[in-house]
Amino acid sequence: MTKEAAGRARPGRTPVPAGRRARPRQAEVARLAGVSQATVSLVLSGRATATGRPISEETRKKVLDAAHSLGYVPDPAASRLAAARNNLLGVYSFTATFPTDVRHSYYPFLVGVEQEAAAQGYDIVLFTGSSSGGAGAAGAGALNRVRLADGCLFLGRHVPVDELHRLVADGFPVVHVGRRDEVEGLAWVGADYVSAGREVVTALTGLGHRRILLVREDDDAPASTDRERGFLDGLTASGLPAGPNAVVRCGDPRREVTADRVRAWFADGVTAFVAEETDTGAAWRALRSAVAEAGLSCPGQVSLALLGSPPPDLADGPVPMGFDIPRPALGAEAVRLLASRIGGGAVGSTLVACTFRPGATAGAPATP
Amino acid sequence: MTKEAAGRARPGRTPVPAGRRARPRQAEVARLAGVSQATVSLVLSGRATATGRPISEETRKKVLDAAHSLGYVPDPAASRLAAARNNLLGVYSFTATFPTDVRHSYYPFLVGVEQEAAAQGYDIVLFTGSSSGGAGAAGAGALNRVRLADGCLFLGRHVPVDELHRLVADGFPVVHVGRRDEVEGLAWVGADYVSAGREVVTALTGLGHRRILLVREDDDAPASTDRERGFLDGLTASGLPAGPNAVVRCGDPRREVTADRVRAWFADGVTAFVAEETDTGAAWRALRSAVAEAGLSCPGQVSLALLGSPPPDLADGPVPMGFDIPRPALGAEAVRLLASRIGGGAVGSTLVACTFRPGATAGAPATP
DNA sequence: CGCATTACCTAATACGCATTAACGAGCCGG
DNA sequence: CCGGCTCGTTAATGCGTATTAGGTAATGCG
Repeated sequence: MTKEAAGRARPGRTPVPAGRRARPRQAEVARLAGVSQATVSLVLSGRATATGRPISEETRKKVLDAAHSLGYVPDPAASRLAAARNNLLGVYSFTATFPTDVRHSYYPFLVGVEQEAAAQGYDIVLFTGSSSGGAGAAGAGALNRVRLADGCLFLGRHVPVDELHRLVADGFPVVHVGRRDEVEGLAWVGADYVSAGREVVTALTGLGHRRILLVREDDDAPASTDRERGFLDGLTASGLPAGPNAVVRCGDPRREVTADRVRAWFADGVTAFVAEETDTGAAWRALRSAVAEAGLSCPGQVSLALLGSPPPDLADGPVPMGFDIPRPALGAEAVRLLASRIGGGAVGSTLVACTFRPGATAGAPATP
Repeated sequence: MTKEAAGRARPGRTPVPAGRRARPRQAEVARLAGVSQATVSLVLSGRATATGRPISEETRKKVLDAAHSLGYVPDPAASRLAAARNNLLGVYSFTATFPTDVRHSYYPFLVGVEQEAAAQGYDIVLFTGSSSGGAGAAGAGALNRVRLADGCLFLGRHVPVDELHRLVADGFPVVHVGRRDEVEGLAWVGADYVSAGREVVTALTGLGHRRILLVREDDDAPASTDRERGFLDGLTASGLPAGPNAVVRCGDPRREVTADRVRAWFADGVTAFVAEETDTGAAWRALRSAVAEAGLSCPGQVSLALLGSPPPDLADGPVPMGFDIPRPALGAEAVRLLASRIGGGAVGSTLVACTFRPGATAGAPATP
């Protein structure tokens, strides 16, 4: 089964494109230096000494001189092929990574991702759910495209679980940004919404509030569930009832959280409202404008808090009490975890703490 | 000299890393489909029919099914090494692509780049200039990593000209976003500041202004030079003198454009001021506050215009007359040009038109 | 002086994909 | 019924670099 037939056929492409080669290869450096290609590789990669394979100073110098005089630059394709590693780290988001409309993109995560990836020696490949690029087709196997990278980060609230599971099951290194437990074996880094939510509620009860309402959207993403969980924990911890009527869940906050309803809640004794942060910020927007429209002053009559950060277009308003999600840190942590997985590390998931933000929308409740 | 020694030594790395491979190869697809690796390549690359080497419909289907069920994706490094495309499009920026300081971000360009790249079937690889990792080390060979992709876009004011030139000279497809003439053979896409500047001036003279002053910074970037050129063209086209005293060039606008000077210019008959846009927006800031401080109303007494877009932190002020740089369009155009170069197209550079913005800072001059 | 070390290098792979010469199988025409 | 087709597929390369088993002097040791 060995190459006894060698020398018979000579396929492949033309050996040399007529004129002088554009780029020198290690083989040419080797010829000029009077050594073998392997030696050139050893010298240039610096691996020689590292692996206990000594190279004489004289040879090293000859090789370096030759390489320099020929202007040798390594071909990254060949390096990566030989090393069986592309040093490519995928980032998959289910919407365009750079959206035109919603400024609320994944940008803050990417700040951390880019930085940490660079630090770890990876370049980033951007995959978006919308794009049909690459060799893979769209639709069913859309996620498969990411396999060209050494590993991949996933961003987004709504993920095709089956496909993701398939990747994980195949042993492809994957890390999800955001908690996600329903996919078995999936590593993730998430923000600790439970603790952060609890802290916000505790701050409000500390101010004296006894009736607090959470306005959330009708979405079962873990991020929403955790926030509610933290909210309820906070109530319980403060000795308040954490019943279902402490939470308003609405499909369309704009329509369901009206000035009238806010007025009614206020009349009923509610002195503080808490909204969850989502992609669109719908809950917070609705709450904010309903309170204003109802003619209630904040924080004079009612206190408001936001479980997250306000959407950028509302940045000029008063800073809401709430917490900040350390998105760049999350992104960086995700990269670290992914790099570890690529290197064969275990599947540890991580929770990152959020930082409490006192803000200017909460005060002691009015005492009529 | 043939391989008669084969079978003796068996170096290379371990054939299979214990468990099942994460990434399927063509060979595995072939095994599953019951054909040879070559057939898989022929089918998947679509080159079969093109090269007059027909594949039966049955075989094609078997192969596609197998590839799909394995989640096969071609290895970009291997494709590239084998002198083929990998549908990766590099984006290299000389600073972080996602800076914490949003002001200098390339975000608006990337919106267009991402969209057009997706439309053309490319995935995007982000090569971060600051990265010291990857195959290439920092400094000398930093740009070399981009050779893994089919072509690369470059963004940034400060470019290592030598390295870039090397890429261009080697025939690697490169497009620079922003005009850049000092690198020979480099293709670029830029904004047409000359026409846009002329249009702004024409709008002002159309309103009746006869004495217009350009405030620019002391910087010889093409973007600045072109704006001045357009400004002067506009004056000439309106039959006004385009002498050097129509332009104020200052190293530190904050200090050189004062309320006193503005008052003096106004007394001298200047009814309209034009500032250039730069990274910092220094000229515009200085002009804006000097006019306000001088107690001159705008657009009542003096008209203002900005050759570009206002810095984000001034976004809430009145919209200045001027023009908008179509950054997403520029990004998209750059991708189109790059795709064409990858396909063997010529090195055409392109100017993209800016859109005039009437704004609210310009009106007819007062007639005392 | 003979054998074990050491110090340096080279030969011979493999990496995954694209390409092409060659081969086997049907199909005609003579 | 056989040479010459066409059609479909495979075997055997090459791309440029990394890796590792071996080989060969030079040196050490008893």
